[in-house]
Amino acid sequence: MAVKCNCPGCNDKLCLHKVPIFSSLDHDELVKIRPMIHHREYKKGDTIIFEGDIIDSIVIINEGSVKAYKNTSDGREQILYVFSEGDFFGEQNLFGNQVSTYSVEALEKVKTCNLSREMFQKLLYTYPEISVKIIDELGNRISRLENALSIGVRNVDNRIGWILLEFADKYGTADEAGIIIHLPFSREGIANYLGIARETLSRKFSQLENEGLIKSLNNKEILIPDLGKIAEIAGNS
Amino acid sequence: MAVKCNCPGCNDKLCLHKVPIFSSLDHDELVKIRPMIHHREYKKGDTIIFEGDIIDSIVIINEGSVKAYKNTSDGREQILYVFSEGDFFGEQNLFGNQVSTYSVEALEKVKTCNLSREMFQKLLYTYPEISVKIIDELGNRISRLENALSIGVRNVDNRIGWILLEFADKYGTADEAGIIIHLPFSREGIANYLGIARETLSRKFSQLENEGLIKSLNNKEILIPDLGKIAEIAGNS
DNA sequence: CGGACTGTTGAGAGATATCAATAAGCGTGG
DNA sequence: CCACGCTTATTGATATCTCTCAACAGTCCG
Repeated sequence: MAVKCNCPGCNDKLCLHKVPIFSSLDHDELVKIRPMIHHREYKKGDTIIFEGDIIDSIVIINEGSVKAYKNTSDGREQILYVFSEGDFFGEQNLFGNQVSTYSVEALEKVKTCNLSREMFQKLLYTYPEISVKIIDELGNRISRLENALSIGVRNVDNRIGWILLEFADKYGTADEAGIIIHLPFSREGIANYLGIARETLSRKFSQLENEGLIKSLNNKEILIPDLGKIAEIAGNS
Repeated sequence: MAVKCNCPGCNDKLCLHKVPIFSSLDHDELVKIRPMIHHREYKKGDTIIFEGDIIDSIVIINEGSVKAYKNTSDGREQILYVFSEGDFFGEQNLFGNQVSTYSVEALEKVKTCNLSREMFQKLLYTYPEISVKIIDELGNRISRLENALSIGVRNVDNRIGWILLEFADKYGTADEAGIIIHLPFSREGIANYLGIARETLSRKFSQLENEGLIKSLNNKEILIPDLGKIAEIAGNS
């Protein structure tokens, strides 16, 4: 995903190169935008934004990954997204409501590029292609949420299959024995992503392992011998 | 929501006036866009788009309302949205994937304005403010879906409260006894919206009625004496 | 007025949450 | 490098909730 920049005068701080939404801009344009960007750095466990905070800038992840989550009224932590290099958040808050609808926490060391509300809006008017990219990405997020909603409201098994597919796609590496998923977080995190109890996830995973559909290599890695069978569980059409 | 157009030469077919995403354009610009629009009409029960269909245009609702839903792998119908006058759909399919991720069915007589993929994209480049409006609206939809997901994955009571609030906001009229909601669809429809069994909804509604929190006037109207108490049920923070 | 669809209510089955106990991993400091 | 303690994960037993099946009531429409 990271685009190597070999142009003169461009150091690794020019994170804009990594960001898909700016990919249509040429180097000169990026250089113009550069001074508008503020850089931030966080360590694992830091909270970047609290739900309810006022946000005045869009945040683009330059390095590392974060989780975005809501604290529900029954005391759970519902994870909505895992964002990593090149992803952005805070865009909902650039127009009407300026209050963040979720908290964001660093899952590892994270570097961000922050672009103020005003600057970002100005960019959208100057470079319509940025808007188009954003609309595209928001459309993808919407599709994903719609899927999660329609799958997840009832059937837990489907939802587990679905999340395994998502993880395989984002964090999987091919191996001779199948696909190895490097999980972005612990079992508890996965349970919070799925909105189920930690214990239930444990049971389901044990069951899947007994059936040979997954193999738990360690707490952060899972081997999937046959992705097709997982897709069946997910009820993929 | 409907904007009265009193300019000369503008008949009621100039639906663009009703559409928030075009609200920043002046009359001359709208007139230019007008020839690009194709009009369609549907009657109650008509399916406007089937999940899986190839979509090549964005659809803006000029009159009436529709439901957008997915058929889940376990045979349910999961309703995702109710769109009405001024709302649009099909925008996810204008870039990458051209296949509709949901079906859309008319809940009553519906008139639409259809704008082709190519024309729509051209508009976005010509009028950046349209993109900004769309990003804003997509942000709202995302927030709503995130809410539905975090509320709904587990707690059914919260979800019922939440949907009552949504309905009160969209379809409610103030009355001396409280807020009267004119439901967009049947109990079965509401159950499909919530992703629960029809019978469960019945029971929950009976319970709420016993507690005096709602009053079922008839199958299409509900009275809410105290919205605050419903908000409590929704677990609103 | 009758039929079909929609809504309500009851009883039992199935699934997941919760509580509790045990086991396994992880980091820290000796 | 190992031992200790703390956190995370697994497994078991029970409780709670929602679904499903079934019967009945109500409503809409021809």
